[in-house]
Amino acid sequence: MTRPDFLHSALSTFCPARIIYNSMTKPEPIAARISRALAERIVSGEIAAGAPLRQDHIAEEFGASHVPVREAFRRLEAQGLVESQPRRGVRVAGFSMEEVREIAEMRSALEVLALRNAAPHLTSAILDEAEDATRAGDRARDVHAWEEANRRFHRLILAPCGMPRLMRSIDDLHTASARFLFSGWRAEWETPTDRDHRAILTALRRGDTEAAALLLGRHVQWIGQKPARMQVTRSPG
Amino acid sequence: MTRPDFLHSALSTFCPARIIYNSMTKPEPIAARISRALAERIVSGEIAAGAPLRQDHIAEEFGASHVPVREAFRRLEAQGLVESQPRRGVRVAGFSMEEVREIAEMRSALEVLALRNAAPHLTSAILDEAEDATRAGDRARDVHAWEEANRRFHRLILAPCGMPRLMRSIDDLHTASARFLFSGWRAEWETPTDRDHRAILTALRRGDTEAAALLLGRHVQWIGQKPARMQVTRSPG
DNA sequence: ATTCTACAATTTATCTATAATTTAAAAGGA
DNA sequence: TCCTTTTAAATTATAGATAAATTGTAGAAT
Repeated sequence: MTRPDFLHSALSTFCPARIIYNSMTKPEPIAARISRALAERIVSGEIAAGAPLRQDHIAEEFGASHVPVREAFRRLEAQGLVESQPRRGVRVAGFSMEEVREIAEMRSALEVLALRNAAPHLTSAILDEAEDATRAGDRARDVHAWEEANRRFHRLILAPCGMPRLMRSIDDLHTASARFLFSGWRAEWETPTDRDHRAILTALRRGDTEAAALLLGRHVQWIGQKPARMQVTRSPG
Repeated sequence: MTRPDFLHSALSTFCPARIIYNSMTKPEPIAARISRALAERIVSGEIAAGAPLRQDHIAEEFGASHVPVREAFRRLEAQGLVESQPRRGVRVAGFSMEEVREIAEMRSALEVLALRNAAPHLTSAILDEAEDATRAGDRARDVHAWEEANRRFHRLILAPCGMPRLMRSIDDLHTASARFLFSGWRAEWETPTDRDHRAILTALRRGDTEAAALLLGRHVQWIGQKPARMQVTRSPG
């Protein structure tokens, strides 16, 4: 697998996978790329809540025109990550404690529904993979890694429900949750060994869907509360 | 609505007049108008499932350019009313029986959650208005009128939950439900006197939130099933 | 001095025109 | 008839221009 030398720097800095991906399979529209990039920045806290997003600046930054930027804005608006006021532009959506609780309760309701429908289609292979994800979460050394593992766990046991619209909603809620998670925990991070995940898995293994659903429902709501407490009690400054 | 010329500068600069100006002639972006108009057509069945939506045609029809049309597409996509394939345009989303069941179950889960949070804030005035809506539904002579009354009922008893994101999701699901309702019933329409609504209201009046939530959950899922049976057993042609 | 007004700068929202890319369709050859 | 090539059409995107609205600022009036 030899590569011409003059390509090396470009390939290592500009993500070779995308070049290959673009030329071989399907080209991702610029609007989608912009919306994903902005979503990542908002979730990670790189752009603060309430900050205005100015279309021309973003267009220039991505080397695009304002048209795909506006499309990206509409998508982010639907995801609840930005708020748009006619003629006044879009700002990063703020999130209060109420909103966090709201998101946690929605997740609880929808994930329980998804799990009830997924349970009949869960295989032991899937459950093993979910246990892997749990272990990965326990090993995680920062919030980002933990969030990724956590989302993988939830996705694994819920996706077999075969309800695409539901899964899309849950995904959006996970994104919103992650935003709160990152904002609350910031630097100090101690891995919480995830007993809930393990309890859910054992319930699923013995075929007790109702118990698993109950545990999942409480688990998700607890996630919504824990960062809240930490944000309140964290050291000032 | 003609305005004296000499008021023009004052209207555009002075504050109180501007509020009147804004509230009278809404400066609704064209993109929003297009997306609402298209949503209405899709829900009413005027545009069939699977039909392609070509941006230039729509732009021409609304006397607009393709830019706001594309923005409208993104919003409709997020609502689940259209599906977009890169470089191949958007088509009206199809809906199978599975999807209808999915929407009904999501509505059931989310509306129960909303009701539990709304219950403490429900006043007898609100419940009276909800009963009005139920009566309006019983008097309805076509699906459209019934759907409007039904949606008003649900909105009335759920909106006091004070969870805007949840309400937005429920609203989108109502829209999707309505689409199915209109497609199933078409011409023949006999008003079903809504016992469920009345049972929910009496439960709420005596403060039994749990009973009301249980009834609402079943009610919503039943709505999802009834048109399904009708669609199967309706006369061919 | 504070408030109001007039003016300028910024930004959104939109249109027109055009180029590039890609899918869909039509035409032609084995 | 089936496969390949060409052609047409549609989407995706750019660029520049314009109108309208918000915001910021500086001067004027009370």
